[in-house]
Amino acid sequence: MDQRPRPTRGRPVATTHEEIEEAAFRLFDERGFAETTVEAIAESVGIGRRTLFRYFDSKNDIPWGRFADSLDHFREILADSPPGLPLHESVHQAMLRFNDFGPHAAPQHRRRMGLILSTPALQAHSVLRYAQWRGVIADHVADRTGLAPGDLLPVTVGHVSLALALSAYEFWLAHEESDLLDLLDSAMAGLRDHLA
Amino acid sequence: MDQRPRPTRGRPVATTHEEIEEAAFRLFDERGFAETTVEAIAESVGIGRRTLFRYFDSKNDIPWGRFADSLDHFREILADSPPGLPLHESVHQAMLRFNDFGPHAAPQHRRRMGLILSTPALQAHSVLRYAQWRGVIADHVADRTGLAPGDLLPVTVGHVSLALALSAYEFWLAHEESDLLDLLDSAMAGLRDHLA
DNA sequence: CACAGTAATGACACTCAGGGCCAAAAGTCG
DNA sequence: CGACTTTTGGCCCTGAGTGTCATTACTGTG
Repeated sequence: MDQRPRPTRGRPVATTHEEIEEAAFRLFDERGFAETTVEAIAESVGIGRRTLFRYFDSKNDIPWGRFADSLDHFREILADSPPGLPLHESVHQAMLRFNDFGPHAAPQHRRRMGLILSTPALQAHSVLRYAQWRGVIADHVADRTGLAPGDLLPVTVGHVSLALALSAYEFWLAHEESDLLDLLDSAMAGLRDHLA
Repeated sequence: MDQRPRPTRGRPVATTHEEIEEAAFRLFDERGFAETTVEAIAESVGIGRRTLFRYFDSKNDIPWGRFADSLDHFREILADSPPGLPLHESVHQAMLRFNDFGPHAAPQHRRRMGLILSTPALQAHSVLRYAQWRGVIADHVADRTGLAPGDLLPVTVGHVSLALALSAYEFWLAHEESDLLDLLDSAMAGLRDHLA
């Protein structure tokens, strides 16, 4: 989102996205998302409310962190997939790799998704993010099939891939011990059986 | 949502959901959704702003009309499906019947979905509606398979069914002459091929 | 017909998200 | 030190949503 080399001119920044995110999550844990005002988050970071809105477009955007960056990563994964691979395989593999946070980042990822998927306002806001994610898939499918990104198949594969991912995520969050990657596999296998 | 026999006591109601919906759509068409204030809608109906919020929980709920009622209908359709039918068939048939608005209601339905799917705020809000719709499917799948409604397969079938429906809707709205029912069929067939 | 009971209405006031505007702050560079 | 640059944050406004409560407009009864 903001990978510019940071010109050293002008007044220095007062905070970072990460710092705001951290403070916000602390407050969300304490009082809940709806009960935490943007004012409180800003105060907790030590910045003005107005400044916080320059780092995040809305309160709903805070839990998503720098999502746009990871979208670029997703796009690369798909582009790098071997051209010989069947389409459904390359999409499937990309989904697995995209969601493969190491043991290091997994806890924060779980915290983030847990908050998002359990908070109505955030669930709602998420579709706008999901739409971008689906777009990346649709573009890839269109590219490999020669169809337009708006044609039925690319759009459908995008939607269905998201559907599988969300199923897996919901189960993962509900079951502490489960493995997200296994679940993605299972969800896809289940769908295949179901349709057969 | 509100099928009580209308007790004849007390002060009579000043309006109806339908009347508000109509006035709102007229204003949305004129100025756009975001540019139309709740105040303006209320004024156009001739009621107070506070009263409007007793009919609809939020501005975002207005375009959905009485969605809860149609959910009950969807539940009935699924419950009535022949027990012999394969699961994926009963879900598929139910989706077709649920989305089969006659030529009478189709234009208003198109208008409604067109507004929702082209307005970010409404797209976002819709997930909360979709979640209920998915729940109906998950319950049905759980019922027929003996699984719990929260298990992976029922949840997945719910998500994927929604995915197919949304793909079809997006294409339908983008192509005036297309047939929604055909598109639902095509989307499902496309997915089957894709996975095979 | 008056009067009690009932239920919806709408005015008022308040909180909070979001955004436009702009003067002040806090750096760097020559 | 002074010019330049960029971020900050204060001020103020709009609009959604909610609690409270007096008022309104009915119905049904004596």
